[in-house]
Amino acid sequence: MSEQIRVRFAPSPTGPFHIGGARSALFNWLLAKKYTDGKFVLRIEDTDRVRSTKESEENIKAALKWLGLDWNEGIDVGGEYGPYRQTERLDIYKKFTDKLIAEGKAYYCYCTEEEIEAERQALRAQNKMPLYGGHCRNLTPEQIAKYEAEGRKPVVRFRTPCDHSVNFDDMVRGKMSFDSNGIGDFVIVKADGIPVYNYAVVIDDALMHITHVIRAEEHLSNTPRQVVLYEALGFPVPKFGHISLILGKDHTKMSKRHGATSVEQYKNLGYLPEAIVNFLALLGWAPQGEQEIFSIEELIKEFSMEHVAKNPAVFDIDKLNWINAQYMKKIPAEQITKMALPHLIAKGYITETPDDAEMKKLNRFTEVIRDHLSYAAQYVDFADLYYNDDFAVENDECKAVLQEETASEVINMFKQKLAELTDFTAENIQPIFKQIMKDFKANKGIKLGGKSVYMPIRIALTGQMHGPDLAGLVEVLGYDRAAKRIDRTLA
RNA sequence: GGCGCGUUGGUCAAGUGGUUAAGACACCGCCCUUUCACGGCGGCUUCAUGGGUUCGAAUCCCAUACGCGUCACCA
Repeated sequence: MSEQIRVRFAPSPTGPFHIGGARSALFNWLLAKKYTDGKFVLRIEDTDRVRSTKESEENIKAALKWLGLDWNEGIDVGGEYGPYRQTERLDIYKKFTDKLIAEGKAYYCYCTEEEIEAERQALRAQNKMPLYGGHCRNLTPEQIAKYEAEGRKPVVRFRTPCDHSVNFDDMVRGKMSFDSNGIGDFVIVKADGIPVYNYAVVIDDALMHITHVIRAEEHLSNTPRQVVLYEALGFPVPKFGHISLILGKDHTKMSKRHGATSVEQYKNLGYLPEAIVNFLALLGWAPQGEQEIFSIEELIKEFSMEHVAKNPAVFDIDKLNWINAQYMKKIPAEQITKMALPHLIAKGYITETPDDAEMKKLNRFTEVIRDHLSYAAQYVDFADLYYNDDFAVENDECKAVLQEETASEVINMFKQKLAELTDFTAENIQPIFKQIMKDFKANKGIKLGGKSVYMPIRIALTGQMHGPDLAGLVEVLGYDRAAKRIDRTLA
């Protein structure tokens, strides 16, 4: 028996790849990467034929790749335990089902869904657990023949052992113990011959030699069912680790109402994959020290299931934004511009095919505002600063600043000194502010504070009290546009 | 309703019988930059409740409350 760690991520391709799924994938991936011979397997659980789509599968794969979570085995890359798509493994499940039935560990059940539902309702009404009553547990050949003659299509149920304590040691939650009487004879193969999740997952994990199953907490209650199947099938039980759910701000499960929930959405908003990974890792796992920003290599080194939290975590977008901003500082302006481009186009700031000159100016503008951005889509909040010369000064505070005694004179001085500049760069523009202060002192004996200089000019140029570095902004605007803006405000 | 899991500040969280109960985000204030931001410094605010056990409990036990998961021919 080798010590090799084999983990897997096994999503259902039934929708956009959720951020919670990304965290499950990440934890598995990190565990595999910690060990030199660890393997991360990607399996697609598409037994729900109605909801599974090829688009979702592609979306999941693209998202995993974007996040940098590569897989050693699985769909597309193959491996010795394939196929890695459950609907392509039907014959495998069939073999085990036949075996279980032959051994009397499973049986055909001819009850209709209506009958089952009625039974459940009745049990629920008595405040009892809605388990299968076992009507078809011991059918005689005659009864079977009768049902077959009626054209009933049977499901296969697992004959769950009674009065059996199901135990397993959860990596996150510790020792778990369940009573098998609370499980009932559950369906393992549907009437159409497709196995249900709880069954297929056991066979696949066993056959693929998965050693550690890290998944979301919602599967914790399923685990006893799976453990009894492992036992019946004679497979070794892997180690389980049930990580808590990710909640929205209102402490309910993350959903559309909470904003972006899919990895793709975050990608499109201009978040960086490294930042998402960093953030997700910190959600439910705590490193030893006080470090917050981790490279992927550091994460691999530091990560440990022992420090995975039991309690659910609220998805804090502010923290994600902060982490993303940290990563944004390290990338070139061109990359930020590129990520912002689709948003600028969508808002009509630029055409679909900006020329080189425009891109160059835009990149310069990016350098001016980049410190204010947490993620690239926020770029549009600053785009007006650059593209909109016809802004209006609406804020009362701004108007008040412009009413100050020295305001218009300061602004005009600024414009004049700008005009005298031969080399229109931020470097040359910056000293002008001090010049103005000096001039005021010399000519009028008025000592101006920085605020009385910068604010009127800022408002004259942007209509706002807050914003990026003024000298840089003026540089990208160029003299003509800056002068035009000043004239408009003063008019 | 049964079963299961959880509960340290607004949020992420460290903590495993004796700590001034870390740190981060957010918020507020100050400093820096004579603007804005970045950055630096500081503040705010926490052991769900009630009982035990113990010299001593956020830490152990039991109840209660609240939240969540699950009880599918979904995964």
